Amino acid sequence: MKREITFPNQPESRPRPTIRDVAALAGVGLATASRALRGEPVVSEELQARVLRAAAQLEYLPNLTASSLRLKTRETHTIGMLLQNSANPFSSALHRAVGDVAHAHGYEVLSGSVDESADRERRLAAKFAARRVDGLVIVPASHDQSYRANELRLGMALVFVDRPAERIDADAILSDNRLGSRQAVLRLISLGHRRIAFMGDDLSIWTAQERLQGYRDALEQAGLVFDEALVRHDVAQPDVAAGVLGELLGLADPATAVFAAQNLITIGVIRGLRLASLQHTVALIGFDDFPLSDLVEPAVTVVSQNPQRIGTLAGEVLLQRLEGDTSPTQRYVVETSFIERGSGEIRPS
Amino acid sequence: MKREITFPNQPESRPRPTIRDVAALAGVGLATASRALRGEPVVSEELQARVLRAAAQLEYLPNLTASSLRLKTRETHTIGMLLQNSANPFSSALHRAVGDVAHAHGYEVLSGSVDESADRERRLAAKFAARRVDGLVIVPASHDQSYRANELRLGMALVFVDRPAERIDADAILSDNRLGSRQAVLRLISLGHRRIAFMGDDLSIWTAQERLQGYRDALEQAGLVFDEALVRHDVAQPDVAAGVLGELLGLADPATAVFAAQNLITIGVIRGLRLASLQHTVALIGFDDFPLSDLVEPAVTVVSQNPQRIGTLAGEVLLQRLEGDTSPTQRYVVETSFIERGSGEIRPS
DNA sequence: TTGAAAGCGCTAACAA
DNA sequence: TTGTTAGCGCTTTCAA
Repeated sequence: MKREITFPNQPESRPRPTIRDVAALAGVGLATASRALRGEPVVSEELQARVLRAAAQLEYLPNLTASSLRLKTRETHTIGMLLQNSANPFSSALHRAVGDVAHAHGYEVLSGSVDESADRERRLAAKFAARRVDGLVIVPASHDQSYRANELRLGMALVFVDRPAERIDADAILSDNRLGSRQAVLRLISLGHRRIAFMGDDLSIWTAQERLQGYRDALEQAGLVFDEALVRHDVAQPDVAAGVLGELLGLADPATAVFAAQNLITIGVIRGLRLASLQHTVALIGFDDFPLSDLVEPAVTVVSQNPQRIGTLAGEVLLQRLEGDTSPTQRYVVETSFIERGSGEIRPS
Repeated sequence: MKREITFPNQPESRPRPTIRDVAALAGVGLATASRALRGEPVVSEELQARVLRAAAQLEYLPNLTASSLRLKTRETHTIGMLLQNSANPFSSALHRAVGDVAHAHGYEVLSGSVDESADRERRLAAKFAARRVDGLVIVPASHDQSYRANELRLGMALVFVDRPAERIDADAILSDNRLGSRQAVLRLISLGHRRIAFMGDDLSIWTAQERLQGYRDALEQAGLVFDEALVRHDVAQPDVAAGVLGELLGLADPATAVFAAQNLITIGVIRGLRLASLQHTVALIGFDDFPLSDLVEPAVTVVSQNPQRIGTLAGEVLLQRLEGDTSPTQRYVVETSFIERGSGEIRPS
């Protein structure tokens, strides 16, 4: 490996050049330098050139914190993003998409993980507000965001993602959890399944409720009875899912199919079915796709969400609000798609 | 769904309360309010209480951009993070780990994706510098970071991750790419393989070079000749990998094992082997683990990196620098681990 | 221990 | 078109 070290690491004490230094070197007034640097059309070509040359020579970098402080609108061109867990693929796709939209509009994005804790959510939102972010994209963990009402009233735009705002009026971008789930369960029913297990996330999470509702919708539509014994919540820990699966398959009248209402649960179920060598016997449909779902045996049938689309939409809606759109808030619903790969097409034995 | 809308979306024109308002309401001077809010020990208990009460009553939120502007050190308590692609699991694990360390120390993190473009890297770095981030964690795409020498000299701390700094002196946190690769290939050799293909990323990427070097080390150590025909670069597009795999298996003296030097390549190879029904015939070891690698058939043997550890270390090193550590820069090497799952233990037929 | 005043780097109002 | 001046919200002298 090359080892040519060209620049020393020692911090130099020379202060950064300011716009005053640029103005002085260019031999113009402070305001002219500012206008020239921002490309305001009023300033003459000659002075503009002189200012830019001086700035380049000094390696001048404008101080955006100072600028935003003085700006009429006081905007920072920064947005905040509150994620549940930035290491999870759904979140990171969201983050990437929002970031791309933001950068394209000259905004930067601060982000943090909240891990389903309403308390961390509130604290992080306050920190972002203290940094005067112009807007917030938030996957809410709490069930009452009215604590943020004050920030909202004071001009911080809010867009909710994946889960709706509660007790506050704001835009939201959501998947069609209920419809996607209903369709998946109807598919299982059409194959002859009558004992379909539902394994879901903690019911305090809005999407978990919606997906359960979709499951119930399907049963009702097909005239099947809802059996509590087939329904289990809060099994998103991979090891928990496998254990619970065992119980569901061990019932007197056991499940012949499983609807796993979250991707970590789906993965837990796959592991459990493998262990029992039942992966070709028990049908499985998962909500939310995941990488390599097509490479396991059998490949996994899923209701696929579109985090990329959701994130892009969230970014666009937020930026429209920041650019002054004051139309009534809206709820955008992004369709899911049903991807048949094999595990969901197994008939009851 | 509940629809109780409690707070209107209309932005209110009332300006945010400032520290002056707090001081006035508490009946103290501006400086006293500032000291009280920051918990400086000099201020009397009574005044402190009065100030805090006033702040609470006004729902006062300090303006951190204004504060950092005036601060002696001018620090923003913000760090920037330059990732290649924040939607990739390695990057997002890194991001999460750095974020956790930063938050624990009262810092926020700005981040952006650079997609292996040196130009985007330079532009984003400049934007972060303009926001006066205190430090930067960077997965470099470029091969010359001396353009940032000026920022560095002016006090912005830099920590490189996954790939070393070039033409500039800075801390770096790296995986032991070379050793991990050597061990993997030696393992294949020990099973009797003599024709081992190397499929790697673009050679302009430092890690790709290192992993190739590890492959060569292993051959040399075992006294095998290096055959150019078995080595292919820049196959990180999933569909490309499958095609290239076909060529390698179609040689007059074909490969009996594949070392896939990046996780997207590994996945492409798995797809290709599947298609040709050779997944139980041709051995495969991948560099970098990925979710569900244990659930495909056969389960995939990998050299596993530790992005969580790397990210945590990067955050800690950066924060130490920010807290004044001026010791010589260092290169930290994080061990890889070898995880045997089946695909790498196939003997040549 | 407190407060008045200066000033961080910038943009906006005002004057020339 | 340009320059001078005020002041964004805060922290830090400096003097009381």
